[in-house]
Amino acid sequence: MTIRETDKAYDPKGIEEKWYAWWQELGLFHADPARPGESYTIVIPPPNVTGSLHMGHALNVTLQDVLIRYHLMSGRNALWLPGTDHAGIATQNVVERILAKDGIGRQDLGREAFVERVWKWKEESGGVILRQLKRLGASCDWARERFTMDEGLSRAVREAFTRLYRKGLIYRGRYIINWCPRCHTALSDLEVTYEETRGSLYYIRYPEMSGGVGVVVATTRPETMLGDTAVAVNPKDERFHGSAGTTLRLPLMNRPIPLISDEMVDREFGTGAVKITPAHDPNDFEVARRHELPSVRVIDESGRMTEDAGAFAGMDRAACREAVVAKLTAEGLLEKVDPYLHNVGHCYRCRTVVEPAESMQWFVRTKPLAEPAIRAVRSGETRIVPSQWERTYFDWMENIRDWCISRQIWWGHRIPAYHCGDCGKTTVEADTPDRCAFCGSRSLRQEEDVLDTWFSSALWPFSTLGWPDETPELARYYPTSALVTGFDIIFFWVARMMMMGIEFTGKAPFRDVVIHALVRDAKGEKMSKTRGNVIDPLEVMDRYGTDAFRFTLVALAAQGRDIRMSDDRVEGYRNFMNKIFQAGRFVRMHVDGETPRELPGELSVADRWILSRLQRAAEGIRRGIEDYRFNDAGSAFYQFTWHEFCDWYLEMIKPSLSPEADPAAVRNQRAVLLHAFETILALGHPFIPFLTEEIWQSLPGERDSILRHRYPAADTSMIEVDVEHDMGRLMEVVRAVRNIRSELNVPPAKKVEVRLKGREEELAFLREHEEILRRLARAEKVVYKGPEYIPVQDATAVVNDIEVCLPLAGLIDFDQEARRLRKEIDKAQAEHALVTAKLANEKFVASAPADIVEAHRARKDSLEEKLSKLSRNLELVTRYLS
RNA sequence: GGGCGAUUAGCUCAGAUGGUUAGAGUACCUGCUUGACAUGCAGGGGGUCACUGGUUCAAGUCCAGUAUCGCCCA
Repeated sequence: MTIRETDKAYDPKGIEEKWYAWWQELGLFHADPARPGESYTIVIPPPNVTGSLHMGHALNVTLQDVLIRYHLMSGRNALWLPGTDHAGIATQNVVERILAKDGIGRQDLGREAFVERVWKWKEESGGVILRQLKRLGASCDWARERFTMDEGLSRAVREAFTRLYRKGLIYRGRYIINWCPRCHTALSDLEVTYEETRGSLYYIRYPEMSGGVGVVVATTRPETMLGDTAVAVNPKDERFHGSAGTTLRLPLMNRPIPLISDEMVDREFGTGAVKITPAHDPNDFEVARRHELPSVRVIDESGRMTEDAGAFAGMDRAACREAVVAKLTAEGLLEKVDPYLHNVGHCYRCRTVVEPAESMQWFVRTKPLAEPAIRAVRSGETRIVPSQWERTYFDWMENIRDWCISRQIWWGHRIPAYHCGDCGKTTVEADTPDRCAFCGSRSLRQEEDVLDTWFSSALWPFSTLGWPDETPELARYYPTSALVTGFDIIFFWVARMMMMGIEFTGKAPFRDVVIHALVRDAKGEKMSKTRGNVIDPLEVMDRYGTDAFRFTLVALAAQGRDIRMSDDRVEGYRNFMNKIFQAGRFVRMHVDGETPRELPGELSVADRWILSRLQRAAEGIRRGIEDYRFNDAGSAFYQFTWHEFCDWYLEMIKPSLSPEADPAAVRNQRAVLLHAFETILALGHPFIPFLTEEIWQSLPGERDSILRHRYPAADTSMIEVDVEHDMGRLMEVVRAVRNIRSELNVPPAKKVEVRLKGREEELAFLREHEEILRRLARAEKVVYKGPEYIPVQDATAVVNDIEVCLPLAGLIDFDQEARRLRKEIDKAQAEHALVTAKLANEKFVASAPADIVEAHRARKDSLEEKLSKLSRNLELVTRYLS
């Protein structure tokens, strides 16, 4: 037996590792394409190899694990493919920082040695997060773990690159890209985050070469003026009518530049005249192309001023800004400086201000790839859940811009392009060519740049399954069933996988894309290291157990809403774990190896009731999971397990489990108890795998892992509406008695007599199951009274057509009872007024569906009945008022 | 500037396709060592569903607008 019977409360310590190891030993997570069953596939969003588990991963992984375990138990051939992403810039940064501690720069090592050093780091310290995923219980097929830089995936990258290049979907050229002067690389548009920054708008006068006053331009970046090659105004701007063509003198550099006119200029901005710096601004770059202006690069790759910056050469760009402003002021050319709030792009990896710069880069031509990706979602081949995200997807896809995929770093997939030393042409080959495809020369030099990490991630759903080879895995598990991810990488990742998946396999990579929310702190703020409000999932698991933590995430994972994580919530669900554990102890006390695990032929009314409710719970949970409404599934499980099974059912059946009960009945009762509880455990397994396995294994009988147990499907033939209705009424009567007892301060231990007044046919069910009622209401005896009974000196309540009377002569406080009855009457009257008003409305009666109208009528009748009984009883009580 | 989302009990949130009395959890109040469980049991109080107008027999739910907050894109 695995559970120490002396434990009072559930303590998850120790048991989680044990079961995880066992599951792996049994190979439960290993997917075999040869095995039968409809396939169900999820590829994990590969975390950065440098990463460690945060709340976002925890939520993401928990939801996927729920899906995988549910589908495994449902008989599917389920594969959850794990792995990590080489995170080019981030990983390179990590290793560079380590080297820097010893005063070593990567240039000192050279490319080859540096890359070797990164691999070494990866082997030693990378993938911490994968161990943490195991801690969470992730049922990944670890035998299939992949890494975006491993041999197979690297081959896929080269193959994909080559195919795209040959189709003309990859090209190389000089364009303005975002450059991070700290990471020393180009970035894609997505890798730049804009932050609102307080800056200044500088108004600088550019005099005419001929000595005229010239024009004043406004700029937020005065240092770039050193690279200006024109000033532009809008042709429709009357203020500058006829001035185009004038030659201006670029201050500080004193070189002549033309005043040109171009539609692009925003007349509202600044003075209406803008400086044109083709090498450092994307718009200016376009203008320069149209007007055939030269381009002067004044800021270098490290953010320092180049030789072309004249007197400012060698200065840092920030220092240069100050120097330029000072010099302009001295020359009297700085007209004014206004405070200005604007968005400044920062590198998403290191937060350095990015520098738009013209350079030679590789790009993916995205438009042709985006079109089929849009169609796949429009046609429903891929569904985005919740569907509101479709719009975000479409907006981005429809306005997509070419994707800069080259990076000037060392850690990554080196671009499979080879430049010829003789003819200068570029050969692109997946397998290293030994001669130039154009001139046959052997003088080939491989491209220095590596690819954007997201390029390899974009291939993840099929490269991990063996593409470009036609493997059994690819045939069996692709396209995948669901992709579960956060909205923050819809563009970075989801959109690109859609494009590449369709391009290379002809099929969209996912049936469903499930977008979940962000995990925030208790105050609703985004967790961040700088804010210092990060809650460490590992610490939460240490304190409350993994299951409690997982269940919290599931319970809070409502579609389209962020999750606020707090200890209070986890504690609440920790208590729920303990509740299940205690129920397990109870079950274990009453069942043994002899207890049949099948349902007996004869069922008590309590059994029929709980089994009926159980089918509904199972259906609710199934629907919740299938519709990705995880919180609905979680609360259906919680509600049923705690409030129906534990609170009512277990209390109802205690007598029929006692040694005094008939042995045959006890045997039957045990069987139903065991069956129902096993079903609960199986239903809960996808959410709380450790606890359910722990209890499962502690129950009598030979047991395989609960994960191999069939997921319970609702058996609608066991749903009995009549039994639910009758039991519902019995429970109402119990509540009524408890309410009276509590409100009138009858000591809980005090046994009372309960009188039930009503017509015989209404009382029959209660009479038949009086034992349940007596026990739950703590009644000494139950007496049945006909409609003629007058409850003098009784406390009373009305349940449908039955009056519940507690003869409390000598005990009863009549003032209190009168107050209690008045409260009931007020409530009933308020509702009666509403219902009556509705029924009085002819249009309602005429146009509402018949069943609705009928329900209102019935409600009105029963309220009137209730009111008359309550009023009469109030009258009776009033006689005794002091 | 464009778009998306949110606003429901003290707090955190559920409330497909409009339809009887708007639900949980938590917190709060009262009573209880009930032989599974005080990480518990029983009972209770607490809501002008942000605001204004509209559609409808009927609106928390649909439409329009306003306010506040948050996010994305430019």
